Amino acid sequence: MPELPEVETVRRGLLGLIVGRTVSAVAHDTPKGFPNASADVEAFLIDATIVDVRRRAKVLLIDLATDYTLVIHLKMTGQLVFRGEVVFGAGHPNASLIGKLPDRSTRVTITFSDGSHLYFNDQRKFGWMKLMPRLEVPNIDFMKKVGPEPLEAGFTPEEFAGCFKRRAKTSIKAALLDQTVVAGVGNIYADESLWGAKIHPKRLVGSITSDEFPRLYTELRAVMNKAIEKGGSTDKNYVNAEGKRGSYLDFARVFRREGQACPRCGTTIIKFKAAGRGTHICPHCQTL
DNA sequence: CACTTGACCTGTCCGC
DNA sequence: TGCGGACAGGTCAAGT
Repeated sequence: MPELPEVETVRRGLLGLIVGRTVSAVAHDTPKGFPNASADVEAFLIDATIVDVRRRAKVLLIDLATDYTLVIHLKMTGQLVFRGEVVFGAGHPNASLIGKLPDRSTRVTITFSDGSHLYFNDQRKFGWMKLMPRLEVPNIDFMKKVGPEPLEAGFTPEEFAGCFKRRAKTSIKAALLDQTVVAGVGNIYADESLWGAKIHPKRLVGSITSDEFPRLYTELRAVMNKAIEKGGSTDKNYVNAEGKRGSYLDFARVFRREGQACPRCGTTIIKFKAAGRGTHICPHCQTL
């Protein structure tokens, strides 16, 4: 479930793996994986050299020297995996860790002039890839509406609290998941940060106190930074640009830990539905 | 406009 | 063992 830390991990990996490489071929399955697919996709990609890999919220932006940008959203099960010339065969010790590509979830294959590949895999086909002029990227509806980057250096607790003003009557969890409030928060880090700040996910935004917002700000940033440090969270599908899993869930306090003891007070963690999502809390630390 | 729900997909797991 | 149904969750469209 790529959220901000997972997408950032992929971005950092790709930066070192694909910048400077030149596209020599591109293959894609259906317009779903490549919504603006046409003859132009090949025409604009082939011979283009990759110059940068950026991220905004959960969206990856691969900049080409041609002033075009590949805009990619991994949604829930998307992967962007680079393969150099070395491919581990079935008998290799790393074969099970790294899996052979392409596989049946591969939707787009980009081949570089040196024979390496970038695979866009997506089991559930919710993700997408688009090619557009770089100058048009900020005009995408999502880009116009999306909230501030929570990990940006100049982002203050006061600004964080201000982001929620519009959403006084909804639950704090729904507001956290709303990309127009703050960018990049998904289900895992919403649950983890609310536990850290000792806030019940169903509390209404309007009831969150001026002491609680800074706590949530601090917890959210700490949780996301730790997740980036651990290479993200792998539940089932997520892998980084080298095809490797992230380990944050080994350090998660409540997410997917229902039935286990709260690491703070020992109370049994419970799971229920909030904001339409599976939600994990410590019923002692987080109350309504 | 604010807010909630359903749709988009497919693989996995659970109960019968 | 097979099979139906619930579930997983990011975002958008459609609904209240």
